[in-house]
Amino acid sequence: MKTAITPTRAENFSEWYQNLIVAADLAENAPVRGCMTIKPYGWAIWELMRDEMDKRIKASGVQNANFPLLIPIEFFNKEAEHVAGFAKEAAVVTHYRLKMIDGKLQPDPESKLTEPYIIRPTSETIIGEAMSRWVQSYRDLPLKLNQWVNVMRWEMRPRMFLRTSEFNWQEGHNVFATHEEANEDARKMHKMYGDYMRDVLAISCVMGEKTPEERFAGADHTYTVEQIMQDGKALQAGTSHDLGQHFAKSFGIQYLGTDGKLTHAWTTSWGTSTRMMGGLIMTHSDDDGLVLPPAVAPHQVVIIPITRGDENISAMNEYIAKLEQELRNHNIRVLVDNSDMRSADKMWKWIKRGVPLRVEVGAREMDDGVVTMTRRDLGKSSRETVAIKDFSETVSHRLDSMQHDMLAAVQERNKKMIHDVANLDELDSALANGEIGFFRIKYTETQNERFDALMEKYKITRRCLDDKDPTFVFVAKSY
RNA sequence: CGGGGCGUAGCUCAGUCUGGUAGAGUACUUGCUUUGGGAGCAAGGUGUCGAAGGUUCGAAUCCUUUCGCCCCGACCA
Repeated sequence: MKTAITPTRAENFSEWYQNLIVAADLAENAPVRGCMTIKPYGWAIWELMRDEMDKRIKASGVQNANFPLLIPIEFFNKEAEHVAGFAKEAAVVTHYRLKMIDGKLQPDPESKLTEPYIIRPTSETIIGEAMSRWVQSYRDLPLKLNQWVNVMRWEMRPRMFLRTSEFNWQEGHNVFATHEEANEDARKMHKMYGDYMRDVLAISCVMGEKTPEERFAGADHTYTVEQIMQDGKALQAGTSHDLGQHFAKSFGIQYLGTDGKLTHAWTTSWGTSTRMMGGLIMTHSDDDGLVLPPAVAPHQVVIIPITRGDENISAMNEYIAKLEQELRNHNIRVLVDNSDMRSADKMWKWIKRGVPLRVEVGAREMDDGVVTMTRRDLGKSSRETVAIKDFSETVSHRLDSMQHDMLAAVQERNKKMIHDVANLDELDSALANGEIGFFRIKYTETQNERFDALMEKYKITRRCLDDKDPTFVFVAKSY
């Protein structure tokens, strides 16, 4: 059978992924190294993801703000571990003016900045500086801020959505009076991310704390949401950090307590990015293209008129317009594809773009007062005839079921992707046999040189400790 | 930054070894016939051959320099 995307997942997973992004019209490589242009359809998905996340962030008492893109180099220098973590991938702004020299436009040597700026790879430092002024009294705490911005990390090996030099994200930064509150907050946002992935993206994740080896630069504790892709590799989709007093001390974030003493505060930071879209794609899609959970589908329903040129077009338009309006009235995102294309081409177009429900309306349907409807996740076998009197109700049901079934399918697959191993012998032989997925093993089993050798040999890493029993660690290959 | 590869039509690439003045497929436009899971025929437009310099009567092709990109590592949301 012919598939819309070649190669298939089985043939070459990463090439399938790249080609799907192009076929679904989500994004393309930009003429800037390591950067991508997110196209309107891809951005529409991101906006839905973002809006839902933003709602949840605000519901947890966080306010949005916006800090500068450029960070003075000395800010960066204040937190030693942080510098070590990001110095290797910083884009630096050194001049403020261009000049035509020898017929070529280039930075004017005269305009060299005495203090260069770094394009933010993350904003702990510049937000820390502001917090040091905004936090004076225990009454100013907790202070909870978030921003939706783009950041830049000069990545060595970019891949669309998964790792681009510039990416869009939200970064939350909270300050508390006590360590207990800060740690609780980091865990709370961690849980919020897990709930979001499950309820909105229909992805169940492996949740847990990063081991010290994998922790964020400058954090005491890092909590991560790890997704399992169809090829068994891990994707870190959201992290939440308990930063202890590292940044509070580096930036002088102090408050005067009820006891009259000046005390350093405790901070957290937490983020999710457009990488989630990569996870969404690699989790749900198939060899015919994208499959979107209804919650983040720009068009939940596409209505395709089937015309042969001999039917009454205006009657059909009227028939379809009613259906369209009915769905709109029920807040269902619907698109009528009246474009001048052959109907078979339209169908493939929307299959590739992952529209949850395709509705076909032709002369046959009009005569019978019905529509033909097909679910994207189940394909042709789910094709059904729906009477128009039950239309919006059936559509709502199918969308709900699809959202639910997609999650169930991922949960089912994840079960098969997570393997318990008792020791390094078992881990070694499982990997040698080409088993893919996550391996759950006692953390103490990994504290030795033999495990280091296995990491090297199979390109695996510790993903996180198991939230349900932190003496166990999940090990996997990752993106 | 190490190891490999590639820059030629919107896209994918052939042509380079052996120098002779630009090709294919696809996409696009138009027309006719088609149309319920990717249609067929016909006609049509498309290039500073990555850039600069050199050799030559003549360079996509040979030489030198340079820029950029992709893949595999090290790094990461």
